[in-house]
Amino acid sequence: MSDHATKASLYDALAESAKALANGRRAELVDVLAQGERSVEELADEIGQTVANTSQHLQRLLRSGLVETRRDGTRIYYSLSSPVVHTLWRTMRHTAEEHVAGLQQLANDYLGDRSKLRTITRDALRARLRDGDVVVLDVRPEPEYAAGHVRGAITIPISELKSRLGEIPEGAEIVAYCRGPYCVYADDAVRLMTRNGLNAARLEDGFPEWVAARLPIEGHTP
Amino acid sequence: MSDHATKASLYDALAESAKALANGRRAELVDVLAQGERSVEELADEIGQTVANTSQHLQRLLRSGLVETRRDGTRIYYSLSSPVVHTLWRTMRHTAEEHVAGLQQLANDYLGDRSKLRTITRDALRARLRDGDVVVLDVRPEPEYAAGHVRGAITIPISELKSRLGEIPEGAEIVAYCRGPYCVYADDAVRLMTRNGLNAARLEDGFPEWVAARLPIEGHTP
DNA sequence: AAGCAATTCAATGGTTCTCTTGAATACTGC
DNA sequence: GCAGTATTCAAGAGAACCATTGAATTGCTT
Repeated sequence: MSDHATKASLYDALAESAKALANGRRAELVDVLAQGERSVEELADEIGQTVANTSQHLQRLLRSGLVETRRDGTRIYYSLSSPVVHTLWRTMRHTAEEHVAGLQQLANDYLGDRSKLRTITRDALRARLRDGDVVVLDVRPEPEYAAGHVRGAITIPISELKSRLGEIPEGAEIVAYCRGPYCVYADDAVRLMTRNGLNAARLEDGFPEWVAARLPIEGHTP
Repeated sequence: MSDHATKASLYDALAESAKALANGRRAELVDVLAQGERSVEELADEIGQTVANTSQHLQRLLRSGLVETRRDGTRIYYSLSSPVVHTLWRTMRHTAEEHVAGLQQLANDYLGDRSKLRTITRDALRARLRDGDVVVLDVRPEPEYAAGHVRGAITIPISELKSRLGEIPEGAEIVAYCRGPYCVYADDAVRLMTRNGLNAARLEDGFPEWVAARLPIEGHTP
């Protein structure tokens, strides 16, 4: 048997999962899909691409087995095939953070200055939750909250936060979270709340990482 | 600021680590480098490519920050930048095993029939080591053994095993290991030893996974 | 300084990716 | 069945990727 060729084919296949994620747009797609299933049009909107292009990226992910589809009437909903896919995305991200030159600068460019935002870790939030003197605020779009959220969290999508500030219980500290460490919703929320005299902090990462850490959640169907 | 463009750049950079591994030859390189540093020529040999081509792949990995170099005289030694890189490779592999269609078939094609080889897990081996009635056999090339090995293991490279079978202590069970789950050295070793009436099994994966699991080792400089 | 070995560079051609555009398909509701 | 919506398909242009080849560079040895 031609050993080199069969070995090459095997390693090509092992690299297939990396190829699937070796594109910024597909990385964005996985990041959004980690919040729950989405239709093609919604995804195209999220990543700022045409529907046709988004469809092609999704089919690339589908061929690699990283996502699945479900048809509902005229719409097709895509979702991650398993938590393993999100783990791969987190590991990729972590590796890039450690080793890819210039990443920090690009993150700053997109996220803006985070130095004035108070940040709280998952573990710290968990400890505060046991004491019960904290309000956890999910600022993602409502469907994502409905698909699953941190146990005890309330929902006010970032788009409505300004007009619904009054709903937030006073006195307690507020911890806002959103999709993940590269999502700006919670940043915006904390800035808005701080300007309005509330005591607000940002969870260091988002709901999918909370799930991955097996911390308590509600309404999640894995 | 053009939000879409900066977000796209950020996610492109996050995908950079996946791009670096999105090639079967580079995956093979990382797999070998997980055993310890290597010169360009040795690596070219391992992956069955020309030196020029191997050099280009290595420089791709270098630009992504996943590997480092060290010069010694006229040779340049490449090594993984950190354990994070090996974690990424393991996660990629795991994702492919779970989701990439046809991988199992390709693995069978390369590895041959493993159904008749007895396999033992890391945890099982660890338990046996505590009892002390097992011989652990490292069948990788000697320099890899020297760079680090399972605590208490003896070294007989697969290329010399046939002529050195006599050195293996009799009576005890033998567990052979090599580079990882897709390395055939331990398979060959177990087949050879079994044919010669020895009681041999294969560790389910290799030395880098043993290190990643923080199990006891010797001679390793991380 | 000259010869040698290890590595990198540069140029080439074939392949694969990525985005765009416009048409085709699949399903719903009337 | 027909119009309308969501998605996919198909074709094409430009860029990036990958293996090959031959030359250039770097550092050691004599």
